[in-house]
Amino acid sequence: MTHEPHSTPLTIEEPRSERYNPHAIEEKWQQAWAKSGLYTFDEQAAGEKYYALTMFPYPSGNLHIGHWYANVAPDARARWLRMRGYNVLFPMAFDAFGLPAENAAIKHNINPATWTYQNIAHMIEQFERMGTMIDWSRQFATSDPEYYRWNQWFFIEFWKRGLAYKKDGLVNWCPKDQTVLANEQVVHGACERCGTPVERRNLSQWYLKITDYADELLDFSHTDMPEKVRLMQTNWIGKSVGAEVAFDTPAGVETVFTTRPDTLLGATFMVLAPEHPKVEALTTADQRTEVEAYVSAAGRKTDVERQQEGEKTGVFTGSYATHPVSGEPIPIWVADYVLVTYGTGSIMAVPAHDERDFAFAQKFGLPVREVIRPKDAQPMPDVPSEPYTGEGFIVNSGEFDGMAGGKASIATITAQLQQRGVAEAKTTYRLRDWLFARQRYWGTPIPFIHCEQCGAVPVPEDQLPVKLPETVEFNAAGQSPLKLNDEWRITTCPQCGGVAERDTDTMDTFVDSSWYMYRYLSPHYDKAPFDPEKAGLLPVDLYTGGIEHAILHLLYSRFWTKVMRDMGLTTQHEPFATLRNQGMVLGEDGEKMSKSRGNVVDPDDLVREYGADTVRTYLLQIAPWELGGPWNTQGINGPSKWLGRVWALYFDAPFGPAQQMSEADVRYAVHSTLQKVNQDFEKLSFNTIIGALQELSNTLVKAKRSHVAQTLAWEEALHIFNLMLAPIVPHIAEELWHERGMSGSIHTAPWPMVDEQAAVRDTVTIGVQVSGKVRGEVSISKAATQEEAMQVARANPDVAKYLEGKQTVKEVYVPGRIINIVVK
RNA sequence: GCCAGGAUGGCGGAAUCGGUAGACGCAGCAGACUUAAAAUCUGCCGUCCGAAAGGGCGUACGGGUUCAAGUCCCGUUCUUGGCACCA
Repeated sequence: MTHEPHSTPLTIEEPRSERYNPHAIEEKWQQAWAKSGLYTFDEQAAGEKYYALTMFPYPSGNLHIGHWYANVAPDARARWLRMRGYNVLFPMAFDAFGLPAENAAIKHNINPATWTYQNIAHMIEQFERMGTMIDWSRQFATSDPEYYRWNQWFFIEFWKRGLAYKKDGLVNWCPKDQTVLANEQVVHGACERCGTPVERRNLSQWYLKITDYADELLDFSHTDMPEKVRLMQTNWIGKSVGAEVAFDTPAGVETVFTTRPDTLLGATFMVLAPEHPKVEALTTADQRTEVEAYVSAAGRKTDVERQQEGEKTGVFTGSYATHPVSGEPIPIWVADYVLVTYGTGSIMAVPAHDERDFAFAQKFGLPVREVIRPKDAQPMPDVPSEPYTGEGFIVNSGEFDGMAGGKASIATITAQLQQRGVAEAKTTYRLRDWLFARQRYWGTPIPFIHCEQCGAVPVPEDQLPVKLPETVEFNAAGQSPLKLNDEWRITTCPQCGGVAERDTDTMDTFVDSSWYMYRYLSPHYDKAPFDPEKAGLLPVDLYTGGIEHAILHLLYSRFWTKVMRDMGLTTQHEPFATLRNQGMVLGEDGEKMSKSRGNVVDPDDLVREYGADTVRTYLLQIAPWELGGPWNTQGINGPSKWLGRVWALYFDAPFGPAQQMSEADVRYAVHSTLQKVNQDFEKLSFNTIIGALQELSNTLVKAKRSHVAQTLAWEEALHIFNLMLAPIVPHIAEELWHERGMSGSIHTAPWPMVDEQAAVRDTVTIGVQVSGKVRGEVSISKAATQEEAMQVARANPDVAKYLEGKQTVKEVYVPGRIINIVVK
């Protein structure tokens, strides 16, 4: 492909004398873009659709540097795609429900809605200063009644399908936030939001049946997610294949779950969780005082306290279970190392082959019975010093003796036990159902009405949304204002018309982010969550955000999409075709930015000082985007100075010593850079794009001082460089574009084509090694034969002196890469 | 403890398939311009020996494979993230 001369003048005829001043151009272009609707997405427009989405922010009131980091790179990439002819949807909204609004309401005596919508208005202004191509016409807040009415609609639909249910049970309770929490929101036994240790309470709560989808959520074949995220989700779901084994006890049959049915004969005692329902019935009169004391003490402890205890604790119930194979009696204990929430809440303890059971047996002097022995090993002593958890052969197990233990035999042994009716193959998950209700105000009201006659009755669809009351009062005890608001709470039953009560709980705010990517397709559609006619925009092609959402938000939204698919709302199996995570910008001290550490960098200040284009460039350059790294106050000088040099390249007279450069040199620099920039945008390798563009501008500064500056190659270079700047630094690129006499916006201009011929060089400089050490370099045609290459290499004086008097053992020639002459 | 990732100059980082390690940038040093400073421009900038030319060493550490290793293999140390009594 050859370079076509342009008809319009590409150089600036009357150079501007002033220096690069971002403040003189950025606001001007932002206003012009907004006014012309440059970034308004039109699904009718030409080009293949591309849906690029960045995780939407919570409207805290201030965009911090992390928001910039999360948005600038996807914005640059979306701009690049757009210039390449894609019809790119790049929207933004606000994840507006949540506790901070209530806390602000209590602290500053302001209505949560007022606080939220003020913050949103301010943050949109801040976003605009960033110079993004976000289509603000699609913006919404999840606290808009027209949004959350669909949360309510979904909830009722889920309920109709048996996926939403209310159940009594032990739940996580955060005493500070005064609400229950989902398992996913408890981190190391503490509230994910405020860090307060979580208490356990027995409450009746709404749940969503995410466990129905556990197996499907383990299947990532329809989505491209980073290995790390897949692993975290897989571990979270925690699938364990094993068996349930039935033991007779004085209180009836007790079934335990085990992943090691091959060690069944090694079970020397049974352990129940303190909350297990059979504990009371199994406790003998002798043991009652001790057991009751233990159980109530365990109940008072938080999970954190339980885990912090180094030593195992427990107490004997006084009862014995009958081993289903040996028929021997084994003692039944109660201990808090067994969790009531996992499996059946009881275990068969095999101390010989399990660390935890071993520790327990040792502390309480319980017998240890070896049933797995490594090949050619001596029998385990009666009082072993440690359990054996490795592979081996089954021993002391009657008919099973001699079989290989472990994974190999589990299926066989389970089948045999099943035949005898003592066991059953069983798969257990760590994943729990999603505890969905919250005892808070600023969220989606659960659309149910509780009637003494009819029970829980859904609010009829034509009465949705159930709106939050606008006037609210918060009391100091932190109780939900909905509970205290009789006017709102008391209503009539839709079924019998009698006096009834609204559900005063609101939904977990993770509901909002579970399906918002569908709402962007038709943000004001009022007949369904989204307009089915817009389904062609799905799925999200690239979703980006922080790794901190690897489990919570991503798992919930995957679940939601699968339910939507089963409801017939979408044909997608997954919400996101591709997911990528950016790293985090840290403070200069390498620590997470926080007000208390005093290491916060404020993007508004940076924009005031350097301009948005400089901040954008620096954030892209600072580190590989998926990694992130510490801020460096001096580092931002780099891009600031660079854009000054770019400006001078277009406007200033050449300065400095004259250079020898050919048109081919310049065209090679331009087209090979273009090629690299394309590849790196594809890979999301933004930092190397900046490097490549800076390298090119260095070359162009030199080219300007050579005769090339009078040629068409130079015109082309300035043109392509201008276009390549556009996705990264949209303001200065637009200014240069117009100064160069081009019409329209650069952001709708077509991305340049790579001239493949120009992007490669036939003559390259390659290193010459003698016995693996680089001794010189030669300039040689890529097409040179081995003989030609060797001849040139040997002729090089730096190389020749190492060859003198030596015998050549081997010659290696990799065209365009290396020559290696091995001598002895 | 288990699982996954990482370790390259003073600093952030670059290096398609194993093929001239340190691109690009920051900081630093020297010089030009300036009465001076800032800004800008030019040059130097891994380390050791050397006046230089040049050479030795060098990608956490110890081995190995290969004509050739930052890159592949084995082991070790440190480090980041996730999970953490999940039977």
